[in-house]
Amino acid sequence: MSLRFYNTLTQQLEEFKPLHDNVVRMYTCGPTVYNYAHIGNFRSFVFPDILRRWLRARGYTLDHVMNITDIEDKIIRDSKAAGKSIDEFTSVYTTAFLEDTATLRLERPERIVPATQHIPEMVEAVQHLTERGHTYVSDGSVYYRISTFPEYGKLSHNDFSGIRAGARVDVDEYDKDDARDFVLWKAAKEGEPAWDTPIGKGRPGWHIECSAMAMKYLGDTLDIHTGGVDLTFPHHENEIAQAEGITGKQFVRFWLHAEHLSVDSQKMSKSLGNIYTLRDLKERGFAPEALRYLLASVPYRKKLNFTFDGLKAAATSIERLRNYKLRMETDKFPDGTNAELISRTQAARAAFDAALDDDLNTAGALGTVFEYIRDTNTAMDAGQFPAGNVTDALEFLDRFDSVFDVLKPSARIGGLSDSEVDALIVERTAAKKSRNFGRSDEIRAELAAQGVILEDTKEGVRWKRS
RNA sequence: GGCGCGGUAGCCAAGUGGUAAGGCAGAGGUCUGCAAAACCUUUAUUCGGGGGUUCGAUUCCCCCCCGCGCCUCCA
Repeated sequence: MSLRFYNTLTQQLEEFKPLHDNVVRMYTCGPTVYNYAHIGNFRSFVFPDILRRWLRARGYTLDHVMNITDIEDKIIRDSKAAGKSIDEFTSVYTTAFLEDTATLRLERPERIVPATQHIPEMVEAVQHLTERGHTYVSDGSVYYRISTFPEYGKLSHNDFSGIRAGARVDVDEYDKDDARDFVLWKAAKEGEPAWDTPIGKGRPGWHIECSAMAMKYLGDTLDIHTGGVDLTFPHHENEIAQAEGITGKQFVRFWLHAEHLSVDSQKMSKSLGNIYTLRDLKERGFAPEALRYLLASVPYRKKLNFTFDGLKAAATSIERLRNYKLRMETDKFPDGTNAELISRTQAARAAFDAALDDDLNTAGALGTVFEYIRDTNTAMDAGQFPAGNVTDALEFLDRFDSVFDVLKPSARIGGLSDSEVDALIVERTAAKKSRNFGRSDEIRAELAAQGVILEDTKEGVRWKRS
């Protein structure tokens, strides 16, 4: 079966192939940097990471752009409150965001582009829209006249014909002709940052930045555009109106939207106090891989309910995977090769690939991995797993980890060096030999306190960092 | 009201017109000085409820109930 994704635009599972060559041109709506990103945000970013990795596994090259929204109402409000310049204010959160994404092992898109460095492109986009009769000016601000774009609503599948000009539009601070119209360029206000441009002094509306930057780097038609479901309307709908209003060509072939994450079955909100950041989870002693695993394990189009029990379960699952790899790397296996096991590995890998090909069914893919692990563990226990099969098994595990990326433990600060650990193990083995179990258990506990777990096996002591 | 998503064991969750993957947790067992790891057995006669189509439906159709999201800023 071929690679296919669910396209919000067509509401169907569609076979995916890039428009040109082997390169996937992809855009992801990035963060607005007015605070630390929370785990819900990261779900929306783990998804394109898994997508990237799988596209690459399928032989494609990526040209992936993600924006940083560093000029916007909340930023202006909060930076003022903090008594900082916009740049001072946003740079803190931009840096934190990039740190967090690295901690979560999210691959860097080929380009990360800040909005404030693309003002000329946005102005130009607005000018093009004006040339094509899609805009009007009100109180010095430029608006998109949606009635000039009949296809408006095609992404969110909303029929807007009911709310037309003349309908009483809310008491908005802006003077719009039609409820659907949105601002492209906001006229400068006292005390707010503004750029002096041919379309007036002001700043860009939120929606124009994505269209302008996406088209600048990726051309008129993108293969994939990702974002959280909440962005479908109005943001992505507006992106389409802007881009297609300018080019007359299809802006995006595949719209992929990540479902939201809730916490204890509730929406994250300040009033509920259930907004967690990556930093919060680390303070509670959770490894970042656990969050990465949890966020990746539920297919991206399914709502994910975050709980600490779920996070613990994710951490335990990772342990199982790591134990398996460790066993594969350290156990002694009988000579020879088991042909049946080779075909078993091939079947597992095919099932793994098929699951991810199917709209990134990560839960299904994980199922194939664990099934395979149980089967081969059983074979090992029975002494029927020969040395000649190890490479094969490890390759499958590598393929898994090239997408999920959770096997390598995150570096710990401090702790014992390998040689210190080895020295204590030697001492403990001697104590055990003389049946001084008091001392040997003491050493095991000491090491455990340092995050080192011992396992006594037939071949001797095996250890790992927790 | 409009649009959309979902309701599968204690929790997370895959899935197909042919009789329920996987993970976590629980219980019992094997192994072990004890652990750990691993394995075995066990945990949904049943997939929100009711109709219908069918030889057969969790999977298709209809109705209903429940939860959630978007329709204003939001990943």
